[in-house]
Amino acid sequence: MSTTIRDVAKRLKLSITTVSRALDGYDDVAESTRELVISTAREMRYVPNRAARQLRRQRTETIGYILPAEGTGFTDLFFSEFIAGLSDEATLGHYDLLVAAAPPDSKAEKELYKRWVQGGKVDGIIVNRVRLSDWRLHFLSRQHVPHVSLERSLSHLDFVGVEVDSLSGLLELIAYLVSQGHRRIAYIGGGSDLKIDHDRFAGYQAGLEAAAIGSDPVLVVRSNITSEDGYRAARQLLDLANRPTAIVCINDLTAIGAMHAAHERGLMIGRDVSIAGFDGIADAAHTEPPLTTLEQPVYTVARQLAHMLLAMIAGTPLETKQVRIQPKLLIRSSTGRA
Amino acid sequence: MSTTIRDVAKRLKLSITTVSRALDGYDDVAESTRELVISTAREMRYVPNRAARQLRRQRTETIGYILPAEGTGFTDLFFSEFIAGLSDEATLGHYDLLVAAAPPDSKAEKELYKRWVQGGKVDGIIVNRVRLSDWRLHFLSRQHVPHVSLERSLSHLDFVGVEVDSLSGLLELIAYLVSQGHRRIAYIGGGSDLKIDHDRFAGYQAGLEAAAIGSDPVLVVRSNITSEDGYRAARQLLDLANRPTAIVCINDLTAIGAMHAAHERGLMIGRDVSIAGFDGIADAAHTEPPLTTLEQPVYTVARQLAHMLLAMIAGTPLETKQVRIQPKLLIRSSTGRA
DNA sequence: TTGTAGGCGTTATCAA
DNA sequence: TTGATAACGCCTACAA
Repeated sequence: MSTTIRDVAKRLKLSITTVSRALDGYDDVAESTRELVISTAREMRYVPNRAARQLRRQRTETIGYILPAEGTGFTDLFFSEFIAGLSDEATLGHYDLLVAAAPPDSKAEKELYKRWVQGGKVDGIIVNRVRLSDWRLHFLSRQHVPHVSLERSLSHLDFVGVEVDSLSGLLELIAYLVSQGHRRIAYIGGGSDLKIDHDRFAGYQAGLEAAAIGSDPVLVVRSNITSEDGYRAARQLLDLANRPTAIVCINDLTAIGAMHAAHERGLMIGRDVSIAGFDGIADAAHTEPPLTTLEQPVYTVARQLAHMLLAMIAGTPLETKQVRIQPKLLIRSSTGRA
Repeated sequence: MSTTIRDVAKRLKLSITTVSRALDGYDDVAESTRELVISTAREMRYVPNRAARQLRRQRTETIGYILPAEGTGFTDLFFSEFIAGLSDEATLGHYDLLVAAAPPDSKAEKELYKRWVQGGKVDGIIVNRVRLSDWRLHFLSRQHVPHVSLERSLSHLDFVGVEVDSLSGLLELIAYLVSQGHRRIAYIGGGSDLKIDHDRFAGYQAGLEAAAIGSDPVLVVRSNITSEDGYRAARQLLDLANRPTAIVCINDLTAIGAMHAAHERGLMIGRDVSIAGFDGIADAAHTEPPLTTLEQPVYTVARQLAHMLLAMIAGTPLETKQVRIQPKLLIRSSTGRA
């Protein structure tokens, strides 16, 4: 092992108490000894042992995040941005971030939550891809584990976190498409138990309704949230006898797949068919043509979430428990007149 | 806190010793007591406290990975897949994965390594985006911290990990482009201190040499490894009086940006200009046109790395310390005849 | 202003 | 086969 507080104390002929308090910035330590302690500690490369400190303080200084992923082929710029944000904010607060991957609602997911929470491996947890009825949130509430979530579930009352207003975002997007003359607008979504699907689909429907367009179930396709699935769903839509003139996708990844399908059919995107996404990942600016999307500031949101979580853990009262963010409609050339 | 081993022992009127050993599967415990202990523990929802176990065992059951990223906009699909692989393998071995983000070669990066290693926060570390002369590897060696890396640095002798043969991959790619009649081939790279840049650039040069094509420094551009930078670099290349007919990019992300620049110039990719990437991320199959790339099995590599690391930590001798992987050339329509 | 001592929850040594 | 007991390294109430 490395140097312990004992080694430092011994070297200085001080008690470990004094060393500990000098380092932790208590004010009942003589300025001269403090300086001596600090410089010696640095010189000896002393770093407190985390396990010991955790055991004593009953705090882990670690927060956890579980990626909703299964095996290979799972990639989304959203998540790497999200993790970067969480981790940066955690580091700022001298916290660490524990990450794992588990398929949504799987046994593995349950096991992880149990291990982390009951084993005291984390002080708090960040949840995203919330489901309409989400046992994770109830579990965390019941166990009194601090947690924040991106999106709220319907049944979860004491929600703390960030909510992106998908509904009004989609409302705006649909209104824009309608203004461009579109009447046959399709929707490619994810599992209908997902909160984001629920909200975005509701926005889609509300948008159609506002424009007095009847909804056609044939134009709604649901699958997993990957570019591969977007590709397949779009093929299906574009093969319809009466095919849509616009396709709205649950996120950018799906939209990228959908664009591929349109290209394959020889359609000119933005003229023959309009396609839009959601997220505003970096790639979306560089697709051909650049993708119209509803941008949400993923990195900032992640930092905000981590910040709120750390405050909860520290017991600091939060200014705002529920932050609401409006996605920003970025109109690029993947959408145009019908 | 949750139930402790004490609670279980008290309930059963056994000593904590017996409970501990029954649960850990020692064979000097009566079969009947073991069963009793296990069932009671489960019933009481007992999960061992990690901090205590760590302190006693001097092992954290945690491995660490630090993302080479700075703030927003610096992420890559590569990473989410990589993290998923690491985490899956870790979970399999009852390990957890600690993740942080830090700009390469920054003070923050050093701080993190120090905290994790000296504070005993992790048992081992996975390193990627290796630099030619990489203090991280030396630091870890010197501190006797088990570690594996994707790519090896030039100066690091006791390398354990996975190496993707970028050089021969690029050699193959260039040969293919040459066979298509290309003579003016450009290279968009990353920082020249990066091992992957070093290897891929060497492969690029060797490829040119093999075809007896003189290298033109104007055709080599280096920047950060993002789609935004790829976009900018490609603009610069395409504005040359004597512009390249093919552009080889250090990775897919960069290539996606480069394609955007080509589209913007009204060039038909695959005919007017050929573009190729490296990585084989999911999106690359769905670009317009689909991207020719050198595919490496990121998820599998990540699992392999984690597996090797866990073996090192456990002290199990490794069958192979250095795995070499050939990237696979996927020829798609973003490249064609000159 | 500094030091003594007890305990956080486990595991491991040794004795019964 | 089981049980006392001593660490692991740190923090902190209390005493000096």
